[in-house]
Amino acid sequence: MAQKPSIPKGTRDFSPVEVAKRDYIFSTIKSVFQTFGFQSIETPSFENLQTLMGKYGEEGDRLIFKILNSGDYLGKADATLLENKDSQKLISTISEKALRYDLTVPFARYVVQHQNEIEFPFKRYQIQPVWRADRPQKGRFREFYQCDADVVGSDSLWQEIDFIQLYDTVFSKLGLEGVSIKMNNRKILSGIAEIIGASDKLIDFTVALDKLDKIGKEGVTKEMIGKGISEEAIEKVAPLFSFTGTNQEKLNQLQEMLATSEEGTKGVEELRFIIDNIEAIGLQTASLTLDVTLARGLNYYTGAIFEVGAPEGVKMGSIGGGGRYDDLTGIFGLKDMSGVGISFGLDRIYLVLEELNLFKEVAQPRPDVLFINFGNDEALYATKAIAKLRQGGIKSELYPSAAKMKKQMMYANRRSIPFVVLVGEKEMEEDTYTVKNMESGKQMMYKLNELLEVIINS
RNA sequence: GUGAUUGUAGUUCAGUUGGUUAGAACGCCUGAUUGUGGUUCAGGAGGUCGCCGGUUCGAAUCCGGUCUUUCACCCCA
Repeated sequence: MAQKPSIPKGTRDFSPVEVAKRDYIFSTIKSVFQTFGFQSIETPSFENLQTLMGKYGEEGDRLIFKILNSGDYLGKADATLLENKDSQKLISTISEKALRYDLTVPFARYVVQHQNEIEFPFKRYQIQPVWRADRPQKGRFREFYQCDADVVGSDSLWQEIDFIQLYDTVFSKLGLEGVSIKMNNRKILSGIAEIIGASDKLIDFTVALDKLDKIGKEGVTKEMIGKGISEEAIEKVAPLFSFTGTNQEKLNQLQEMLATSEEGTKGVEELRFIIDNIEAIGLQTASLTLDVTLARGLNYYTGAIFEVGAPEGVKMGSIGGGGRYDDLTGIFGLKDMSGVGISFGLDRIYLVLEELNLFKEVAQPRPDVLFINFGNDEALYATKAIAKLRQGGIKSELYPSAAKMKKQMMYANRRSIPFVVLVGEKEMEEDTYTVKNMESGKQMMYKLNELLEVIINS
């Protein structure tokens, strides 16, 4: 045999059963998106490199899959850079396209490009794969699907409230109870940094704070000091390290702490508006928690920040995230277009549902009936019946060749086909069908209309 | 990008201090059974021991590189 084929690191094949389960998640999310008034768009799997570069920070740039130019790309490359083996700078001369890294930036590009055809506020959802040149690990792949919903052209906080309900609805429908929707606000993080006089170190500060539950108070302190934040400043925000109580209690504490920061106070007000209203509306199965250590997507989020954690006890990174970005389209030349959006990590949701055994109701991808093939005359007779069954919505098929009975039965058995229909000379003469129930092993003769009924009622 | 870890039949795994022809279970194929699957029985096929190189009389076994798996860091869905 030739060398065994394989697929690239961090990619996967999906079997029919896996695809059925993924479809179930996709269609659940899709139907909720539509219920909430979103419409679907799609964008190319690859964009101009310039569209993507610089939008995700230095780390993000490194993780973007670049596509080599066609033709003699080295011949056209900058000779000096090539000579010096300067990969970083060489990239822009040998690659001008890249696989999309997420759905948000392509969406921003889309909005700017189609601004004159779009009715604002524009609510779109998008379910497509994205690629990251990351090292794979648990729940982390180099090709995976994102399911995004965003609204641009409205700075109303009711959008945030809508998205929290959307998260709650999707996870409730999937039977995934107890997910925690964590929320923070970029303005609060800015306010805290301002209070401690570390506004210039906002990103370092928040990235360190974000690790609190992972490396603890001491670890965070150490990392902050390492980034050049003074101990005195860290002391000022020490209460954040042991921040407890209800959302309302946390809001009150934050309000006090940030009283002298205009931006921080604005952040508290925004959060309070959202939390108050969600409390008044109520959620089905999810919980909404104010988490001041939450710091994601700081490269473009300006207001609310969301992250969805799997139910307690499931070891899995976030299964969704999102936030508000006041100026995402600004980078493409369209100012004053506030947007807010959320994303579902399909592949991780799949793993969580699998771990919690919540896939029971997904229909197996198999036919309901197999007709045994005894030869061309019988096959013709069977095919006529199959056409009728299919018109009745019954998934049915004929075994394609007159193979040995045992082989045909075995095929039905392995594919878990519940019914087998046998039509030989005898049945053809009597205009009947012998139906075998593969589970019980019992078989009976029926007329065509009875056959349909028996299978439908099974 | 950093640090670990994994790789032997289709699958899950054995394989002694380096030593003849690399094993098992399950799966697969054929038959017992020419119109009846799951159970049973009998027989059979299937391996460049991830790949490349090195050490050795001799390598699945030791060493180096590389790819791959899994995990942690970074970052993130």
